[in-house]
Amino acid sequence: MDQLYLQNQLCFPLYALSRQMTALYKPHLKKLELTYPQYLVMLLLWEHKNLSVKQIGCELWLDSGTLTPMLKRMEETGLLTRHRSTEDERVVNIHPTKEGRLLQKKAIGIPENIFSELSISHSELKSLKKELSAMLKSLEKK
Amino acid sequence: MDQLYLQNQLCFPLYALSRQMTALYKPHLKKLELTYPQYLVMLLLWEHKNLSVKQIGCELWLDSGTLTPMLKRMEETGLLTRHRSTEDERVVNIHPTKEGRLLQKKAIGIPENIFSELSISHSELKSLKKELSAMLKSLEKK
DNA sequence: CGAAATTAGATTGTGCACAATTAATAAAGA
DNA sequence: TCTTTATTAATTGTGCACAATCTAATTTCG
Repeated sequence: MDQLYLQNQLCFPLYALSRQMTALYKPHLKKLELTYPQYLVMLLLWEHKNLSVKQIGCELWLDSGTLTPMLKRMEETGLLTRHRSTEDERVVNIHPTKEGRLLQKKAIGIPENIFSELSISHSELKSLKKELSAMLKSLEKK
Repeated sequence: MDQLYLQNQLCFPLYALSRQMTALYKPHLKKLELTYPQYLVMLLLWEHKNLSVKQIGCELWLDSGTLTPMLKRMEETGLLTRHRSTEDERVVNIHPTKEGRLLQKKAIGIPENIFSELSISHSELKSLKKELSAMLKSLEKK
């Protein structure tokens, strides 16, 4: 029965910490008028410049039910464009606009700022990220 | 600029893994007709039998905007009761019903089952939980 | 005591998340 | 070829999450 105590649950600190970390990003992202999931999309678009909805979904582990309305909101605020591919009309390609690309400048300091708010060393952070990434990857196929 | 690559983000694997872990619980919780946040509430009620909304919120790091409608749904499905305290009428006390308490029997195997689906050792799990809990605790004051 | 500050919960509005379904298109195979 | 199967997005509906605001009740303190 011990396993059914909240304090003995594996998953709860993961769930709570994830939300608190998002909350930590919030004041920084508010300056860019981005939510955390939108920030993740912009990270991808700053790096790749052209991705399909499907590709974004694969990277972020999100489906079209989440992405379609989110990308539409981001299109409305002028961060990106959505165009159905002519080669394969099932595909919708996402590009950052100029405004979207320029937003990267404002985002440069964010990771550093977040890190400074955490009472954790760089090496601890790195190993934690590695463990979580490995665990995430192990769930890939299911 | 490297810090702005998705793969170099600390927070992303936390965010993605948290959602995937919730997804892992889903088929198990479906048998009990619970969502993951509802399961967390039931864990608390199995242990304590009488908690205020405030206390549940403190434990789970959730506010009344999330809890009030969730607890109302759980009241409707007969898992718990909501009664305003007579001593302090600002307080709403939550009790599990008999049905709610009996649901614990069905939940007993869940932690074990989840663990068996993870390719991770008991000690790794324990240390990971410890790290995440410590990090969560360090964010407590903000 | 009595006004001001604090606290607990409810409400409203926005934005994810995701299951389930649908529609359109493309690819594969008999 | 033509039918079946798979793929990609969009849509619909439900349930969190949380900011902001509101109401009512309780504490605090001059």
